Amino acid sequence: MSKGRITREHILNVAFTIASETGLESLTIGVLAKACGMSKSGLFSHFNSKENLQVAVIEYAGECFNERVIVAVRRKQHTDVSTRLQSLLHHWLDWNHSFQGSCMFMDAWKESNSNQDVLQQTLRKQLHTWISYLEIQISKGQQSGLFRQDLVPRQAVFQFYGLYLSSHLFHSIELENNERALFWQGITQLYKQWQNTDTIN
Amino acid sequence: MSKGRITREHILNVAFTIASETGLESLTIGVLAKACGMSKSGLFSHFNSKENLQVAVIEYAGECFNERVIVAVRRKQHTDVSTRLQSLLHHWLDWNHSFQGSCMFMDAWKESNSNQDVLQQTLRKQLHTWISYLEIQISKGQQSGLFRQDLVPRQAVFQFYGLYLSSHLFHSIELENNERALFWQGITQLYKQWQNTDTIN
DNA sequence: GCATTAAAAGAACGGTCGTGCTAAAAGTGT
DNA sequence: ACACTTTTAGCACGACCGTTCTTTTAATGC
Repeated sequence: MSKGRITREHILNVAFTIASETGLESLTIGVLAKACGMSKSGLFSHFNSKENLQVAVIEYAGECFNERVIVAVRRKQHTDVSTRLQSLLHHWLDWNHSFQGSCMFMDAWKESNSNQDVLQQTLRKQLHTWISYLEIQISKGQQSGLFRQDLVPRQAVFQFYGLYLSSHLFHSIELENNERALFWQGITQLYKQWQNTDTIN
Repeated sequence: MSKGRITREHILNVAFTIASETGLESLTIGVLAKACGMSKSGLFSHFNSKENLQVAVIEYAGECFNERVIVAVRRKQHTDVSTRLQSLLHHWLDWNHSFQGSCMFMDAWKESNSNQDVLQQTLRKQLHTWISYLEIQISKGQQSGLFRQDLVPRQAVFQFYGLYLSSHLFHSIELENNERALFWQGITQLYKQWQNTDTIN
């Protein structure tokens, strides 16, 4: 790997850390350059625009998410859908809480203004991917007889995401210090409702 | 009312509109001054700092919220708790969608960085107030026999907020154009679970 | 080891930010 | 109508933003 690629990777790594701690907004080129121990222009030449940098960062974050959540769960080789789904939710929440109670994607989500914004599009794509993945997991749950047949996967993901966002919110406004309990309580209630009642084996 | 107060109110009104459309971030003093047709320094002297302006804006937004949601519902003088709660949720959602699919408070929520930030504190206070209000409504639902006794109000609000945030998210990433349907579907499911099973009158 | 290419630094730019200071222009009470 | 207070404008400041240029330094291929 060329020197350029190495430092580029290093920059993204640092950028990801900074954005995790203080938000994407605060990720200015000057700050990032200082954190990397290099000059503004030296850093800049790797991306040629602020927007490219931002896109690169959230793509980097996407890879991290994939690694820490999806791949991490896959490696566990859970046999049944139920525990795999549970594990997935666990890692999802952990991802959330690795950023002092904030999820980077949710942070970035409403940050960009215009809809034709490249950054916003990239972010949207990431979210779509994740949501689709969750939907598929729900579908598998249906096929395996775990969930009732008339459950709409998207509706289910909608509710999952709601609990996720709520735990995110309740944590950050310091209203609850046991928001995880509320999250799991909510999940339990959802499960109860989604349970397949055809085969009460 | 003195001239000063009048223009101050006008400024806040314009600021609220701008923040609704393009977010609190974009609400810079220069932009706001131009929108109000006055000079930067002239406007500035009303608040003496950016932070004071921001705080004033979200307090103004809080009053709007109160007016459009809480007071608006109270005026309808619903007799039973169930429809009042329903009406409350409706107005809540409408508030949300009055900002091209974004809720100002949720916008502002993660915007400020430090926790001792005055802005963040103000915002937190507003959210606490609203959440408490919702909790009380749930409690009243319990007292009137609508909801089961072992329902924990905070847990219920947690789930309400989840659906609210989800509809917010799903709308803004343009994954769903009928996120309201998903919201109400979620509410219906929650109600089913919370229903009092003691007195099936 | 040297020529070539890639990477980094340096300095400067126009712009906008929030914020003072001072002077002019209104508004206000009598 | 006049003195006084409040409100507004004008101007300048230092700081930081993203970006462009030129020059120096370092890595790379032969």
